[in-house]
Amino acid sequence: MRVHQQVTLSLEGAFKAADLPPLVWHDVLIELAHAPDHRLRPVELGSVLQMAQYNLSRLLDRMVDAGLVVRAPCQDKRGHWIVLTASGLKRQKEMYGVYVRVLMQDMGAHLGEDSARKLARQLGKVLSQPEA
Amino acid sequence: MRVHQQVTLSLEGAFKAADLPPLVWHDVLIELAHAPDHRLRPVELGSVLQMAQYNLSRLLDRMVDAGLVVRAPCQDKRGHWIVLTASGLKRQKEMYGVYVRVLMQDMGAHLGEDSARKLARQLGKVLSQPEA
DNA sequence: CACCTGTTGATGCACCCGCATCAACCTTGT
DNA sequence: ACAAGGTTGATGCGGGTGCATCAACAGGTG
Repeated sequence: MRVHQQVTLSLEGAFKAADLPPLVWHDVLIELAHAPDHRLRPVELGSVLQMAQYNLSRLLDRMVDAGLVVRAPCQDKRGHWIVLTASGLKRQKEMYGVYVRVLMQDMGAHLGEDSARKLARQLGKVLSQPEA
Repeated sequence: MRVHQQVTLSLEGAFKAADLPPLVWHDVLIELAHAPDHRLRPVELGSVLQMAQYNLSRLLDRMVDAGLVVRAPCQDKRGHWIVLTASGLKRQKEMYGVYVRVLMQDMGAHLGEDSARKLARQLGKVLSQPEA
């Protein structure tokens, strides 16, 4: 928990310093960037990110306002597609750069290549929903 | 991060189900329980818990309202002592029980004794502020 | 078709967090 | 003693989170 807090604070600080949105925005953006046609349903995002539905709904509102994603109609008329825009993809790459840099500094500097791999494997054993 | 979220959600859920306050309350309570005379200055709590000052201030307000701690005057008249009450200590023990039970279920079930120890050691290497 | 159930997503409300700021007090130097 | 600077803690305000609830739609059954 302490490690998580430390890394999280460092990441959020770096994003803020670079005038970028918070970490959750990156989680959403990267999922969309990896999705076919750069689009996903809110419910899919929610299940992947393990994120509360009402919370995601309002986060997407903000991201639409910021022009990073758009809502588009889809077959199931209850919902819609969340589609990554060009500036959304650009923002995702900016954030990913900061993300990698911070993790390298904060974790990579303290762990060797194989230590990191072992750590990831140990942590993976605890996940109820196996990693992608 | 996924492990942290999973465990955190599980813990908060267990606390809520047992009609207990959130996890941060336990962090404060256990620090007080281990402190000499069951009392600490807010600034000490803040530095141990790596918690923002304004945030801690209001958390303590709520804990005072709940009767788990009291504010008592101290030499340095800028601040005061935060003193654990009897019902605060009782609550801490209740929360600790749930805490241990959940961690055993969520992590202990997936890791052997030595795996857990290795994991803790690897994680410890990343901490900028070495553990107590 | 009409109906019932389950799913998807949005929203009002209360609460919590982050930021900036302030008041009160300690400490140090002169 | 006094002024200047640092430390400790509280608070107004905007924004984010959790809970409960609701509207809209899908899918299956009589």
